[in-house]
Amino acid sequence: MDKRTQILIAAESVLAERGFYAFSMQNLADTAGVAAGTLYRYFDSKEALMNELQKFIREQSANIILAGFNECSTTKNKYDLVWQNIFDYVIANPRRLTLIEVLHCIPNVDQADITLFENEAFKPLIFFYQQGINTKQFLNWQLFALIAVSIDTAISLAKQVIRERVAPDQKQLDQVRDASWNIIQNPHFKPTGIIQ
Amino acid sequence: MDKRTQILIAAESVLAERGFYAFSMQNLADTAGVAAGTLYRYFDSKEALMNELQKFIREQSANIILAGFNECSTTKNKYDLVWQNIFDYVIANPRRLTLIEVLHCIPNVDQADITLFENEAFKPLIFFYQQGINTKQFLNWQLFALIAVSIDTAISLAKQVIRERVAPDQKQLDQVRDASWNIIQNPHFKPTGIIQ
DNA sequence: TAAACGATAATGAACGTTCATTCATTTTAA
DNA sequence: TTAAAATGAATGAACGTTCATTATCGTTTA
Repeated sequence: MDKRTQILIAAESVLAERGFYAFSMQNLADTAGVAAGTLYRYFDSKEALMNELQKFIREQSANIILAGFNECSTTKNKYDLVWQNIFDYVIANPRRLTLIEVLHCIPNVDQADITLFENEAFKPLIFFYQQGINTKQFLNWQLFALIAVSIDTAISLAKQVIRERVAPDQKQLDQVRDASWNIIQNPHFKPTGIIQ
Repeated sequence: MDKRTQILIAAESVLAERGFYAFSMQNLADTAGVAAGTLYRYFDSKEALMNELQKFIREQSANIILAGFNECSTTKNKYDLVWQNIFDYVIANPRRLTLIEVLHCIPNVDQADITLFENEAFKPLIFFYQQGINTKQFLNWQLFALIAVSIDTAISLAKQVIRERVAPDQKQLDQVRDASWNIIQNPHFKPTGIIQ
């Protein structure tokens, strides 16, 4: 593994273990197994490092969440896969969501740049929703409004699980997932006969 | 206003304006209009201050979100009010949600204690959901699973708005809200005739 | 083949700054 | 007059960053 990646991984682990206040470049260097000065060969500053970390995490997240997406045959299969991927991912990486949010709120970071980056990473999912709208299978809402009430429920539910306020079994998970699927369906949709 | 509250309000404003890394006790003291030493009359340490800030914000949030709740006559009215309150609140305080998440992730904080505190603050809302379950008006799901797919959509949507990925008008807002309401309704529910 | 070389990578002590916290002193208010 | 509240300079620790030095390694030279 190249050293840059090694440092980024260490950075996330330090943030997860010690929090945002206790994070220091010296600590990061120790954890990454490099000298403090070495950090500055790969990153201009602490702030720059945080920005790079943000992109790194977002890209990795997108890859994990969309894993297997193109292999799914039907629209519903795709949805089920992504919903479950997101749920599993948030559960498996409980701190990551917060980390993303925090990194997203650091001053002097070009938010638009990050959003652009994220839209690129999640392109297949956005295309999926756009197609659902175009074919009138989904409600004729703005795309991210659809997302907010459907796939985002995987995040909301996972968060509640992490806080130990709910402990759903797989059957309950399927129920929530299907309910979130149904909510965005256009009631007047007539399938064309082609596999949806 | 008592000095303690004055300091907490200043603390949030410093966090919002300068971010988590630039936050310092000296800066807080200046913003609050007190001397640095005064902070330590009201809070044991920086960490303790952050914990208190967390509780302060959560309590205030609950009050705002539940404002007018008891004055609503029907179940749907209550839901609409809270959904809109949450949406408006997130839009009006875009940093606050992140702040809550970050404060929630500071090490050495008793998470269970915070959750307990929050459950107390949001008691009326939790009671509202529990009653919906008991009367079979809502689906027979675990309470926080219901929350994740219904009222949490107000948060999800507001977040998308903040990121400028969607710009809903009131009509669209109503649609989303009603969809999130419908999703948790028990299809076999028979109203008793009493006002719901 | 081995030695010499240059370029790139890595080091960690040192620097100036800023941090959270303390406490002797002063101000406030009853 | 007195106790409580507030002050802000002082403190030592920790911070991000720098840079002279050292190590590494592929290429060239003898």
